Amino acid sequence: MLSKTSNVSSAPYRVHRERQRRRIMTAAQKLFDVDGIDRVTMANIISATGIRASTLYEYFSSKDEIVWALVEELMVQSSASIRTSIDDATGSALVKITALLQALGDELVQHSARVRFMAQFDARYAFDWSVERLVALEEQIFPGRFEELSALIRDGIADGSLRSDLDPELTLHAIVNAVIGAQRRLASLGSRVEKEYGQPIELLFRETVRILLLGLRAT
Amino acid sequence: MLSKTSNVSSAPYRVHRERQRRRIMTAAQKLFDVDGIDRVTMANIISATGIRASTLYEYFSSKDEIVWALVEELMVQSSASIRTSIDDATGSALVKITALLQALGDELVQHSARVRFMAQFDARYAFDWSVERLVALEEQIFPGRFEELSALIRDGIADGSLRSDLDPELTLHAIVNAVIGAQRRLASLGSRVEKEYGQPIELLFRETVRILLLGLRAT
Amino acid sequence: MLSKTSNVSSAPYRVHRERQRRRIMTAAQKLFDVDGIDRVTMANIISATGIRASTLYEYFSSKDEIVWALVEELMVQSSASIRTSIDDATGSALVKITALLQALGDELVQHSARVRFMAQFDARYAFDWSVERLVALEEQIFPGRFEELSALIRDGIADGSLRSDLDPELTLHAIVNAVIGAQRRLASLGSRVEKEYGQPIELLFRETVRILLLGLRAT
Amino acid sequence: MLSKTSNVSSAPYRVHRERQRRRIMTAAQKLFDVDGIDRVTMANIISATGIRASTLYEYFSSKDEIVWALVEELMVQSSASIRTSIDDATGSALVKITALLQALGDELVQHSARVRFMAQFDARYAFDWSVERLVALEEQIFPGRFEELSALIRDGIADGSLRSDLDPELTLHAIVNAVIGAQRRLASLGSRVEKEYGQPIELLFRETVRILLLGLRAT
DNA sequence: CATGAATGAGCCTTCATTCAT
DNA sequence: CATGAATGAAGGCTCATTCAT
Repeated sequence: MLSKTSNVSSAPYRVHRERQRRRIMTAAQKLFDVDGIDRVTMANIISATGIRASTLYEYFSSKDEIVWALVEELMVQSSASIRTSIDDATGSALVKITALLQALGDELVQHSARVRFMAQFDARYAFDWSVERLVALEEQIFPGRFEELSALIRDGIADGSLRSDLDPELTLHAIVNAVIGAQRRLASLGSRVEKEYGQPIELLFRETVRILLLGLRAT
Repeated sequence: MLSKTSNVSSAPYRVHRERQRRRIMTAAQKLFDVDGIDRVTMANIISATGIRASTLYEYFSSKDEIVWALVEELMVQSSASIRTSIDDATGSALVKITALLQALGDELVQHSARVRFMAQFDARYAFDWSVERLVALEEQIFPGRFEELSALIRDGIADGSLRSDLDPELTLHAIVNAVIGAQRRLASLGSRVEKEYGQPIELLFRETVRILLLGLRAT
Repeated sequence: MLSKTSNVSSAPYRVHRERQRRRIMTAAQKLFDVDGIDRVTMANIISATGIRASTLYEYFSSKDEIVWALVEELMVQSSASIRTSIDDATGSALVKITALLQALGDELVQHSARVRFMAQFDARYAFDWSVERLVALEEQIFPGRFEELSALIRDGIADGSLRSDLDPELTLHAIVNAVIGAQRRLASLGSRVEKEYGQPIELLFRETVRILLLGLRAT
Repeated sequence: MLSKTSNVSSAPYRVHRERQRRRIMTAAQKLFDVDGIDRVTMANIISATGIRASTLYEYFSSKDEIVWALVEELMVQSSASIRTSIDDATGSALVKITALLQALGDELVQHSARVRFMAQFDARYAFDWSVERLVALEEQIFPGRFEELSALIRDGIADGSLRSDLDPELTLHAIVNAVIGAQRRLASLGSRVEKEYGQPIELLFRETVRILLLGLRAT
């Protein structure tokens, strides 16, 4: 009927499509953050966006796809700002590692919703077979990140800023895992942890980082 | 008028009841571990136990109640063995803290299902209003645990085994949070993390603990 | 085991049984009045009495049997006091009819729970096949009541207190049906009717009776 | 942004939707009439309509909603025909009141299912909190009905067709309540009452009305 | 006579998703 | 490209009642 065939998708269409996607993702993220991914239904998202169910399926073929789209977006943002922090830090390897861990702290404070979402994602996908998909995504967003961490340790031993008995293939991976674990736990349990520990989560996180750095530093 | 506590009800009944509860809890735990709490349905549990649906509801009034019963049980076990580790450790406060963190490592290795379950529980209940219930449960199982942690830091500063610039109200809470975060993350993501980091999770955990202890220790 | 064989049921046992029945009936009636017969479950009654389910079934073989036992009891009470009112009234047939209708008004005011229960019973059993059972019960409690009503009309025409164009087989039945209908409606809808009509239900009922009596009276 | 009122949705859709609703309501009403609202399950309605469960829920979100839709419909019909009867009656207030009460009799005879349904509704909702909803519905369907009844009494006293000692705020409300009570009782208990009283319900009802009117009329 | 345990038969929804228009 | 309608497949839970002890 229309003169243009559908797959030409001239600019205006593309812009429209992009706007719709955003709308869906924004609405979904808000709901996920409040109620948890598992407790949010497609119906919730649909009524939050005002888009009809069948229309939504033109953009995302399932709830999982919405989740993955958000994961990608948030991982890109996250890795970009961490990237920047590390690159901006000049000096010894210890300085760079400090920048890395502090960037995770900043993220916790300034983008707690993002961290909470990633915590949920981890928990949810611990039971899915999507491992490959996630690994591929990470590799695409942040290629070579593991080698880079190992290199940091090696550099630090070389430049004398780190203890000499650290294992380049192990230590920083261990640290990063712990810091991310701490970060996500604090973000998820948030006020609950604050109530239990009687300390604001930011302080708890900064103290963790301080002790770790003291442990890494050459004596 | 009526002795409401007719729970004198002759031992055999009680024993039977307890056996049934166990059967249900064991079956549920196994399913939760494989598929994740949220993806396990009452129907799954029912067919796994061989008990009829309506019978099961005589024991647990909802899936949540099964979850809570497991949480209680696992927390009791966990706190008992950590308790023992700390009490068995003799020497400076640092020795005790070392024992505490290593106990968490042992738990990760020897009872990874337990840790995985607790990780799921944390994730799930981040969105529920059960905060009070959990806090009450923790207080019942491990009363005064927070004061105890603060005291350990104070003792360590006094006995010269810990750095003198630590904050008794903050440091150990921060450490414990991070270690539990690391522990649960490693347990949940398990093989996935191993694949990514190329290191067995036990080593990653032990290295985390090592660095933290180095950071705490007096120089 | 016990020396006495069961069906001798010596006095103490009988007394006990009777007390238990009462307890059940009282608890059930209270629940029925608050929540409505249909919305009360056996489980509710059981927990309200404190008697175990299986024990309760020793007394009543179903919820319906409890209902019927209450119906019988309330009908006996009701018919007794109406009986008394009529018999106490001396004078013309109109005086006796007046007493009858006023007795129904007194019941509405003084025993509204009883009336509400009967209203529920009517509604519920409009769909059951228990017609015969009810008719038999009524016949047993109040034998010959219909002939008696017809006779009242006849007497009233004879003694000049009633209009002469009334039909002995019809009029009083019609009146009684209407008055019971009004009585039960007022009892069931209670405060709702008061709010709508802006008049207390007692006044509404008394006015109905007044008009009916004016309509019956000889001019 | 989005025209929420996309209910322009082309006539055919609307027509279809309306037909489906009717189908459901008709089937439900038939079942309610035979078995009683409380004994009819969603499953019954579903298999009676031939519509799938999940489809039905697109039209009515619960059994209650079906009931309310029927109530509204029947109240509209009922009030319309009573309205007409009163308006068609010309003459004294007594003539109008006569028309009103006879209209209720006609309804009993010609639409006994409708009356039975309303009787059930009254009984059921005596225990629900829906009072406000019902009052709102009545006010919407028949606004100012109470003032109108009072006015009728006042007019009748003025035009000499009614006794002068009637209370405009009370009498007709009392009469209407009694007549509706009688009407619904006769409709519900139907054949049972006929068997007991040995008279067709129509005659019983007409006699009630006759006596009431005699009681109202000026002497 | 009392009791704890067991249970079959239902019940009312909810949800992600597909399809014809 | 958008939309209304439809739906298969579960899902969680309740209830009256029966038995073995």
